[in-house]
Amino acid sequence: MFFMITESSVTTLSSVDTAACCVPLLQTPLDETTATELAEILKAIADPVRLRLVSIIANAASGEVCTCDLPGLVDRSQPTVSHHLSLLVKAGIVEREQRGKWAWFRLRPERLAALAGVLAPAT
Amino acid sequence: MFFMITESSVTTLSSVDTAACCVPLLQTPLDETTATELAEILKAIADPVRLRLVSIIANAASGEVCTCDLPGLVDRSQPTVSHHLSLLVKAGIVEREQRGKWAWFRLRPERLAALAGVLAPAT
DNA sequence: AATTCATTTCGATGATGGTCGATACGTTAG
DNA sequence: CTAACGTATCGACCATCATCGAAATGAATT
Repeated sequence: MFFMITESSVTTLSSVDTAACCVPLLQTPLDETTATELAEILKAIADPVRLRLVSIIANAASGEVCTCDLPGLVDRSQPTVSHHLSLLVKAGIVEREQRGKWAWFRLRPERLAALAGVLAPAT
Repeated sequence: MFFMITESSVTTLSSVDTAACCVPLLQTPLDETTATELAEILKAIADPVRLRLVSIIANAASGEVCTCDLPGLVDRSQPTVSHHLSLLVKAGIVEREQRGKWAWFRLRPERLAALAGVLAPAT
């Protein structure tokens, strides 16, 4: 049940992975559908709460964070945090793992790197 | 009148420029205000129309594009395009230059690179 | 200065999104 | 099996946003 990948996340993934290697934003005018796909992923991190969640997960000493701690850390209700986390998972930015009673979240740095690659050619 | 920089763009700029060098997203847990500033800039490109506008401007042979051509290229009304362009300018992603009767837009690649640097350390 | 044309601003509308309380689901412990 | 607890879903509400037509602003030409 680990590393569960949903249908939607796969489709969104592809456009970014392609992007990562070819930097389409600066190389080719995007068509509407490609732009919509890319925008959807960008929207996933274009939110204060989700940015903080990502940064909290990224900075966790163990590399992963238990959901149970997050509502307190970002000062939002449990349903709200759950909602944001599911968006991040759907966008492929974080990974969810059910371990016993708790859910743990890990970052997918390669996905963030891919997104960065879309915005600017390798620095 | 070239390179006009508004108050808001300066404040938003600072957070990203700092970000570009220090990669705070992966180094420090973001506080709410920093996250909000960063999210605002990300939201500026997290839209299909604005992504296409950026990519069109980036791919212009001359490096700049006249507003007059854009409504047709992205299939939106002229006021809508104007709205999106002003958001991009406010976020510091593109630059506006009034030349005679027309307005011309140029990309600010260093700003996109800064954003990319926030998402992932130098690749 | 008056006209013309490009662009922004205004006002309105429909859609999307963040938020939370309540509830349902699923897993573990007893 | 059942109780207890962590997490996701549901329903609702309010805020934000994309969009466009209409009107206002601004620049250049005559």
